[in-house]
Amino acid sequence: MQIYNTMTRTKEELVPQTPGRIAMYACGPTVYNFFHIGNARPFIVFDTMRRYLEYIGYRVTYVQNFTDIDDKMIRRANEEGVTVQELADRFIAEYYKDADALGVRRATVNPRATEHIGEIIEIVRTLVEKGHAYPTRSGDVYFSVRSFPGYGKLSGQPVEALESGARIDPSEEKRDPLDFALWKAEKPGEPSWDSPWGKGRPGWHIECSAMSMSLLGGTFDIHAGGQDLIFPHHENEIAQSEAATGQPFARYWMHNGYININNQKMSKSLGNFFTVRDIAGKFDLEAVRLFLLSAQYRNPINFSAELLEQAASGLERLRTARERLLDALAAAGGETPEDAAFAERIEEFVKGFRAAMDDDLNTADALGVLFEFARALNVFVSEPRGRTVLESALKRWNELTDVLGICVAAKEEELPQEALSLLEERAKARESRDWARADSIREQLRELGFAVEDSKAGAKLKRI
RNA sequence: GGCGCCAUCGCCAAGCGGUAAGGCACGGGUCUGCAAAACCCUUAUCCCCGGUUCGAUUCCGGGUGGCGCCUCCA
Repeated sequence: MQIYNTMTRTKEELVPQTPGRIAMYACGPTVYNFFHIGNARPFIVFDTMRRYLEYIGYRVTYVQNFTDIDDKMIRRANEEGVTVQELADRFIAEYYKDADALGVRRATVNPRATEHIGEIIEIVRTLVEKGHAYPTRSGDVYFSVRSFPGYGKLSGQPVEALESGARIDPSEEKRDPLDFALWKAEKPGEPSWDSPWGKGRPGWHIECSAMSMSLLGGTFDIHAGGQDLIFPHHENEIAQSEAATGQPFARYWMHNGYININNQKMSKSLGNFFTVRDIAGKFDLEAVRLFLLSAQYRNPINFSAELLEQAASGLERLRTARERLLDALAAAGGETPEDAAFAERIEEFVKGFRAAMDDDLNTADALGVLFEFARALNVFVSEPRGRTVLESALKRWNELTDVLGICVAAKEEELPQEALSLLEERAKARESRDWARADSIREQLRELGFAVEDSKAGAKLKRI
C-alpha cells in the first residue's frame, strides 16, 4: 500500500519495520470537553486505516492517547470545581460514547499521559544529560531546539524562519525563543509530580513521545494526527524523541485535512464548531462517518447539514442493497446460469476497492466501488439466485463495509406490536382491494415512524 | 515574509499524459392499485492565459479566486 508521508511529501510504499506488523500511533483528544466533528475526522480516518491494515493481513498495534493533563485541562477543572482527574475521567467516558457511536473501534491501547509520568521524566532526564535540554532556576525544563540539527524537517520550516515568529513570554527563562517546555514547574493549585527538578508536570509535546515510545518502541511505523499538529507538536516530538534515543522516531507521518465551516477551519478557538454530541441528536452518526470518508483524508472537507443529508441518503442506499441481498439469500435456491459470472464480478469489486484503499487510503474512490457493487447486487438479486454465490456476495460486502465501518449489520429491532398489527390489517385491506383503507393505514404507520415497502414477498416496515 | 494546500456537473467527490468513477438532487421511463424501494435513460471537456507534447483536466510557467500552518487547536 502507498501512503503519503508528510516527512518526504511523497507517496511511499508502506514497508513495516517488522514484516506483517504495523505499530501505529495517533494523537488523541485532550479530554476537557466533548469532541467536535473536526476532532472526529482523525479518529475515523485513522480507525479506518487500522481496519484496512488488518483487512489486508497486518497485525496492528494501534495506540491513541488521551491527553489528561495540560493547561486547558487545568483551566476547565478549575472552572467546574472538580479535580483534573475527575474531569479527565468524565470526558474519557464521554469520548467513548461518541467514538463508539461513530464506529471507531477501541484502540489496542488508549494510554493516559498521567499514567506515563515516569517515562516522561526519564526522557527529560536523558535529554538534560545529553545536553539537549536544560532546567531553569524556577524548575522548568526546556528543550534546546538548536541542539537538534534536524529541527524543522517535518514542517519544512528552516529554523531561521521559525525564529522570527517565535513567541517570547518574558516570564519564561528560555535561552532561545525557539525552545519549548518539557517540564513545567508546579504552580499553586495545579496537579504535580515529583521530579529531579522539583515538583511539576509535563509539557504537552513530551507526553506523546513518552506514550508512543514506551508502547511501540523508539522507532515505530506510523504516526498520525491532524495537519495542525505538524508544527509545532509533531516537530517537537521528533526533536525530543530522536535527540533522546539517537534513533529515528516515526517512519511515516500521516496528517488529515481539516473540517471547514463555510470554508473556514472548524476550531474551538474560532467557536464555529459542532460537537458530535450535538449532531448525534439530529443525524445518524454512521452517516457522519460516511460523510467524513466521502473525501480523501488529506483534503479539506466542508461541513453542513445539507452534506450530512446527502451522506445519509447514500448510506440508506447501501443499507437497502444489503437488505435486498439478505432477502434474496433467505429465498435462495439452486445455482443459476448467471451465478458464475457474478462471482467473478464480485472479486472485481474487491480488487477495485483494494486498489483505491492501497492508494493512500482513497476512501472516496473505494466508496465509489462500493456503490457500483450495490447497483450490481440490486440488479442481480432481482431474480432468484443460487445460495453459494449470494453467500459469497454477502461475505465480501460485509468485509468491505466493515473496513469502512459503515453499513454495519442493523441490530434486529423489535417492531412495536401496534405497527405489526397495522401492517397485517393493511395486508387484508389490500387483499380485499380496499385501497382507501390500505392507504390510511399506511398513513397511520407513517405517523408511528414507519414507511411501508411492498414487494412480491410481502410488505416490509422501514424506520424513517 | 517563510512553508504548504485547493479550484472537476445544481451540491459533494474520484481521476492526474490518451479525449471525464461514484453519490445526492433534478427530469423522463419500467415496476406498483397508488406509493416506496429497485432498475433503465438523460445531464460536464475539468477557473483563466501561455508553454511542453502526436495528445493535457492531468506536466511546466504566469494569473485569478479560496484556505491552512508559522509555538492553544484534529
